[in-house]
Amino acid sequence: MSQTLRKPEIIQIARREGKVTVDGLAEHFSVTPQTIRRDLTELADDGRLERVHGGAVLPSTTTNIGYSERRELNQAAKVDIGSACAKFIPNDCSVFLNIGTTTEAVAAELLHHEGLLVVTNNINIAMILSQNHNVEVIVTGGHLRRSDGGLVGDLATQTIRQFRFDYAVIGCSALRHDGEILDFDVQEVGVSKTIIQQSQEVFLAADSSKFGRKAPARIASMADVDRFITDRPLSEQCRLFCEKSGTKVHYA
Amino acid sequence: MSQTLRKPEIIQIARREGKVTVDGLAEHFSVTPQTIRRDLTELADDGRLERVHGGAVLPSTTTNIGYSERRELNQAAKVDIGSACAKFIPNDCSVFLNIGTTTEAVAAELLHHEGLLVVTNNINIAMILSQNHNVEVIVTGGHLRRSDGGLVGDLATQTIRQFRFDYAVIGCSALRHDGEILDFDVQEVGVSKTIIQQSQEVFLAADSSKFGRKAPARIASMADVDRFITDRPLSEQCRLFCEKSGTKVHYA
DNA sequence: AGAAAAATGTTCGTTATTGCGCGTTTTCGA
DNA sequence: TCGAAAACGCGCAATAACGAACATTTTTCT
Repeated sequence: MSQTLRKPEIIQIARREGKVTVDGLAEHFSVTPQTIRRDLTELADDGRLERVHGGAVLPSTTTNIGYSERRELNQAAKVDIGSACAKFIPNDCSVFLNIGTTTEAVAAELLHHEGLLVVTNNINIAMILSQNHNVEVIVTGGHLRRSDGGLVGDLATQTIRQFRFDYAVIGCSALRHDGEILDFDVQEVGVSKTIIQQSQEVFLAADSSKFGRKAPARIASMADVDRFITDRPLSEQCRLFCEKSGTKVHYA
Repeated sequence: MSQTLRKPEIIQIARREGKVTVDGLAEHFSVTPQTIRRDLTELADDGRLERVHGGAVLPSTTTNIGYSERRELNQAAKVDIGSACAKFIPNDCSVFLNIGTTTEAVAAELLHHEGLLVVTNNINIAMILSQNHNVEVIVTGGHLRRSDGGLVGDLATQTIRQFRFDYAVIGCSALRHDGEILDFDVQEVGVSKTIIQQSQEVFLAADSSKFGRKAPARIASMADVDRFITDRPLSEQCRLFCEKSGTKVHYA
């Protein structure tokens, strides 16, 4: 199969807009409509798009749009955070990665570590890490949450209790200025709490879009976290809280 | 700057932008395009990027080539078997699907059932069924087997023991003429045995390519199976064995 | 410091991609 | 239902990108 630089971006636009037009893409990429037609034909042959007269649309079987959009949100920051976070994780140790697009970025950066035992309750992370043959991947059981590929519920916590981790990387939905770490899903909170109990060293990975947001369920306090990796300076109040509780803050 | 420093940065840029261009990188690092081409070629050889004319893109997240090839093997038969098998499964019941390309075909056919509780130790099946909002999907824990996305080992059997299934669909690697059901992986055999114990009604889904093949580990005998769904007539010996033990045989 | 090894730059023949022209198919309105 | 206009696909030529071989520079090891 031939690839071009344009194809990934075409898919991305299709995901965002729901459809693409030949003329629109031709103008966007500054190429002739013929070239776009060729691209679309090949993408359709690969089953990544569905061809229609004048353009193309997403195939009907395509997965959750909301999630893939969210994944692209603040992507640059997530890559940087993932990269910084991975630097704190040595080879030959056990690591837990939980749900979240930021933790997925961490997983991508762990692709070239060696001798890791990674446990995760995120199917996407399992898929990403299955490409690294030097990492053993264990998936927790649990109810599959469609929105983000997470495995939650009692089965997940049950599995986690059977392990002790050298490092845990957790994400969150929101982060209050007083140092409280919050999530939207009560079930996921149970998982996160268990992880913190079972881990030697806990990293919180969250980009700045989480600052000052609101979410209903409390995971933990910043005081329970050993390192916090983010992309932008946090509020004065939060910074002081971290300092007082001994949480190290790192900017990617 | 030496090559060792350039490569990680190329990856990082690729992750952030989704793509890189030869000219863009050449300018960024102040080296000739030829040098960048060498870098990209090596990164592509390592599987860290995918080379395209004019640059490179992130590798497509599609799984394992060997696996997807195997999946296409005898695909028509598998779809037929999957479809036939799904007809025996009513709405509103609990079902287990285990590892195997044939069971994946069954999963695809279950996309329009309603009120199902599906438990699986196959990540691919979880992904397939996550498209059906009328099905609750539970994934067992376990060691991730890269070759086929299966979850195996003690964690998997542990999870399975916590459920009772109305129906179980199992696959196999080989099927002897004397009615013995075999698999290549000893760990998976443990899972399959547990499934049979916990299920009211057991379906074996296997296409004719499995007939008379050899595999090292014994899962069960055909007598332990309630229905066997396949695509072609089986050997006289096997047919008689099924008849005697009350196993119904269906041809898709 | 000097030699070997690795990395980079340069040149050139080969290959892949793009754009254009043109006949065919599809869409849409009367 | 029919016809015009847009969209489509195919073949061909121009062009940009590619990779191999060799020269040159930088790094590394003794």
